[in-house]
Amino acid sequence: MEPLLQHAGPRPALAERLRLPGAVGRGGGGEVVGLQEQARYRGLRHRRLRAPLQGARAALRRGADRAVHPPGDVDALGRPRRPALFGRPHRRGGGLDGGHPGRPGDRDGGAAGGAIGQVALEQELLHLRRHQQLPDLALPQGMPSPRLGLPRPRRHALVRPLRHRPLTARDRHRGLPGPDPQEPHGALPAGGPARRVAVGVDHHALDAVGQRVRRGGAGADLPEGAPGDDILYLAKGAAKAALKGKEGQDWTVEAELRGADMVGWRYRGPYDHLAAAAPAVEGAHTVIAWEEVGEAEGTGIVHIAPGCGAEDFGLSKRYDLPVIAPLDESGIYGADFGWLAGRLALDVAQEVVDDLKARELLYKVEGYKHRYPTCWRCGSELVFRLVDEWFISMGPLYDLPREAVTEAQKAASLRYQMMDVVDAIRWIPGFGRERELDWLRNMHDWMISKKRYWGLALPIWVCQDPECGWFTVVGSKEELSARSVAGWEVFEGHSPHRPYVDAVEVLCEECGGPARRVRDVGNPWLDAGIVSLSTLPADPADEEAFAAAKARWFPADFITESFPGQFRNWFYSLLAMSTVLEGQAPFKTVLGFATLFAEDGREMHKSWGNAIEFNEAADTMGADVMRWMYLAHRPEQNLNFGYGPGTEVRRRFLIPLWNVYGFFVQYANLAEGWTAPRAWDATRPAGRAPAADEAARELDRWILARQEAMLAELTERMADYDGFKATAAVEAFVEELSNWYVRRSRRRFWEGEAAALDTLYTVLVTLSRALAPMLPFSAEELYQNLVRRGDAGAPESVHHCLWPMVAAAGAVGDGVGAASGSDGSDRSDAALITDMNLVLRLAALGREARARQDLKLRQPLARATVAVRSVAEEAALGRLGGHLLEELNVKALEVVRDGGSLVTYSLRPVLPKLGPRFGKAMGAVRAALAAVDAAAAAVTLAAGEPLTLTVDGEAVTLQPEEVEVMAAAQEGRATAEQDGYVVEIDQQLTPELVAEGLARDLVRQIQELRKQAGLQVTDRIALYLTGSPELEAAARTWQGFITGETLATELHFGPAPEDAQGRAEVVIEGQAVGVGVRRVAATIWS
RNA sequence: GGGCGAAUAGCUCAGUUGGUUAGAGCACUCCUCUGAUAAGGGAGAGGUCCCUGGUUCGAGUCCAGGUUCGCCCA
Repeated sequence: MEPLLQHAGPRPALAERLRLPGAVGRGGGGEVVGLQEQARYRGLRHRRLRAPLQGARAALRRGADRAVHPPGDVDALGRPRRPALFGRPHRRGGGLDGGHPGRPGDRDGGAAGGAIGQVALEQELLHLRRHQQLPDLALPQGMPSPRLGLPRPRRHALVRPLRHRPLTARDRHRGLPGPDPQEPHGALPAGGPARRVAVGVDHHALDAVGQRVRRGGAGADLPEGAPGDDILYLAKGAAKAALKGKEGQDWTVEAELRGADMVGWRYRGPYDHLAAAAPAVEGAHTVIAWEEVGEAEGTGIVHIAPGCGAEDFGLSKRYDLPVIAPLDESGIYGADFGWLAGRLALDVAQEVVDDLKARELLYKVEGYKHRYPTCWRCGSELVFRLVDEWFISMGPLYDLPREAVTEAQKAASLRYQMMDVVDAIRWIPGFGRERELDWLRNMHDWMISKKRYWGLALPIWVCQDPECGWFTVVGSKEELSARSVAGWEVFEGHSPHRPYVDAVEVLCEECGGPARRVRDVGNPWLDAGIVSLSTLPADPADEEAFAAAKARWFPADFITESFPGQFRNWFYSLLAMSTVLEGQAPFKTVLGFATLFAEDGREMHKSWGNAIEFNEAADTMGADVMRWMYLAHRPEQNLNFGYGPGTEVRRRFLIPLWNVYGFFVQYANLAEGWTAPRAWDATRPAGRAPAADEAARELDRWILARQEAMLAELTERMADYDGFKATAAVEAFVEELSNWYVRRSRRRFWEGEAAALDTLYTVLVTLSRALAPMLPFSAEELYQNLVRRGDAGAPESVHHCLWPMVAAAGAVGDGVGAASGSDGSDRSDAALITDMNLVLRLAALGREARARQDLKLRQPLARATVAVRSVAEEAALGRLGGHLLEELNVKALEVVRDGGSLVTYSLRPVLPKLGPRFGKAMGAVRAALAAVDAAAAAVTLAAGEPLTLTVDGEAVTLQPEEVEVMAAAQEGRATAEQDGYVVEIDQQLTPELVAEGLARDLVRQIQELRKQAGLQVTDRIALYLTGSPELEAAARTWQGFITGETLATELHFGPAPEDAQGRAEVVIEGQAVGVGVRRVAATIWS
């Protein structure tokens, strides 16, 4: 075993014993010493995919629908498709939680974009060239497109209102009116022509009336087909707003017809001549009814473009409409779009308008304000585009309360299985559970594919014959090897990523043709979601070892992540994977935070100037400060992060802690002969010296007991993942350590008392062990200096030490043995804490009492009278009253049980009791109660007897529990009262007390001067005083006290000499005093 | 458009089954303590409890309607 004390040999020079800690919070930088390395400290997060979704294979499906434009390696113009950059999850973000695959608001994962079946409409990031100032869209092969290869956006799209350019156009009537074909006229959707395959009619018009309007006015006699001879169809309610001119003058209503009558009409489209329009021309230009169309704006008749919008696409499913997808991934029109081919969609709006105008198909153009997604980064508009994606089916949502869902239904629906898993998890804060359940109710199928180049290669192989459509999911490299029919040699030796894995072909089991891997990579949340299994320390192929690892490490006890966004991202993917693969929760507890905002309470945005990058924050405020700020925060509330709150944390907690530490080091280095007890090992008692007097012994015992109580609370709160209460417990303890233990013990440290040094040393070392998980760098700094510097046998780091368990209480607490005068049991510790709390409380009251009458604390007074509430408290003051005496600077303490003579009483009705009893008479009762003699009533009620009042001429009896007796400090007396405790300070001054007060004022001024003069704490001085005869007399009377306190070896009444280090004119009690100090010796320690 | 939540001091937030004079921390002013302390202690100033109406002896709290903001979904 290690020797108990390491410092048995000759002592090193004082200055080498302990390194003085750097000051905290001084100067502009305000850095916490030793914390600069923290920026590089990051939590590790493993999100490797090791088990590729074998169990989920059954759930993976491919829609029956054909992709209109299956993504290939060549785009619509025959150009090679460009791989996108930065698909990897770990490269994204920045910001405060660095290394983090998702950002708040990230709309990745889940069923983004209103996915339906295999074909989905996804908002692609198509930036307008005019916003990007790019010379040309065509880029060399293999280069990432700057527009599509952006790092993943923090927000996929910000939806905000945009003033949209000409969007509403109407076709001029072409052809003769009649049942078939017909040409209704309506709004042309944004984004360009040749996509419209059907026309939706205002649903309300089915029951109301549509109109057939002839332009040209009443009696206009225009030849058919001539400009102006238009027949327009539009909803009745939309006519006035949509039509130009006045009714009867510029247009007339020729007929009204029900919308239902129009359903089924056929019409011709304005771009039917384009090759791409062929599927629509062949019978699809049909009028359908749709609930979503209203007559509040536009014409009440709209074109449907299933290839260009989620809702339109939904209609195409309902009515079996062909889907025309005009744009490639760069937003460029395809080759079969005539003059539009090769053009960027958002560049052509005006030209389309011009084209329609030139062909006399346009009736009117109007501005149209609507909400439209825009790029999160540059603000440019996004367009919708049809893409091919892969989904995992999440199962049906039943129109039933959850508890009514049957087992069979549950077995058929992954979402309900996941809900059960959610219930098995502890969510902190609790609203997380509701959010996740809400998401599970609302989610669509999980879109797992991603149009990127780098990333997890989806292990899906598809038959190359589009008519066949067979596909398979490969479960492992071994399986792929066994099934490959070509390309294995290209892949062999590489990780399963593009491009090598794409070379491998497998055999289609339907038609015998080749099947190739889909070009898509996996959604990054696939990687993130498998973490609970992929990090198990075993190879999944070794079933036995894997099962053993799983039994031990799965599910995880705890995960933590900022809440926003994660319900549909990380939490969701973890839950989905674990539910499918294991049928249980992947973690037992999840702790999240509401939302992280900037200090000003707004979202962090670089462009707003209120964003703080993680490394910058860690460098500037220190990672320990950041940790404490997060820990001390209530997770259900938004956290406003910034340097202001960081400074507050530092001032509130870290600076006082560091100052206690610095105080200890300073006096430990001055204390010749003192050796540190072994305090890091709670299993072995620290051999601490007992204090000489009882008050000091009690104080030492108290702070150790107080720390044990704190540790018990802290341990409990940490186990409960409650950082808010855990940090509160520590903060309260450090405050009492600093403002009571150290404050009350200053003189003992000054005198180098071993008991005090032992005690504070033990407290600090124990504290560093307790703080290690929360303030890893500060705790280590304390530990290295306090422990490792002198004890090579101690663990190398505080992070190797055991948690200071409460079980060690006896070992730490009984160090003073019999000297404590107690049996050291928990009960007496608890009693001591209670007693000291009383002293703390009375000290606060006493200070308040002095302040009430402007009695400076430095002025000694004869007596304090203290009223307490019990015999036990009276006894406690018998033991601990000395602290109160010194703290309140009084000569004597008088303890009484009844504070009645010290206060003024008043009576308050207990309304919750009297209110129901008297009802409307309550007002009169209150008035009557206010009129009675409160002091007399207090005596009556204190005796347990009822009080009788006269209310409106009638006698009313109030029971003691119906009236509350209030006590307040009396005017003109130095009294303070709280909860029945009273402290009164005797204001009587005597010449002796005044002289002593002057002496203390002098000491204070001299000490201040010593500091200002830059003298060392231990420097001895010659003291020079000038002042009134009264002051000189006081100084003579208290000469020993003054010189002792200020380390003066000489006291001269006269002006200070020229070589004095410090000279000052000060005012003490209205009298001018000259003070001078001159150093005469560098140390008093010999 | 639908759902959920919030609105109280300059800021961040408490406020119990309805109860008297609505609190805390920070910031601000003054005072005080201190050879550890940018800490501590005391006092002060600061309020249309979002608005309107209702229930009640009594509403920050309960009810109805509205306003604004946030989150989620569409």
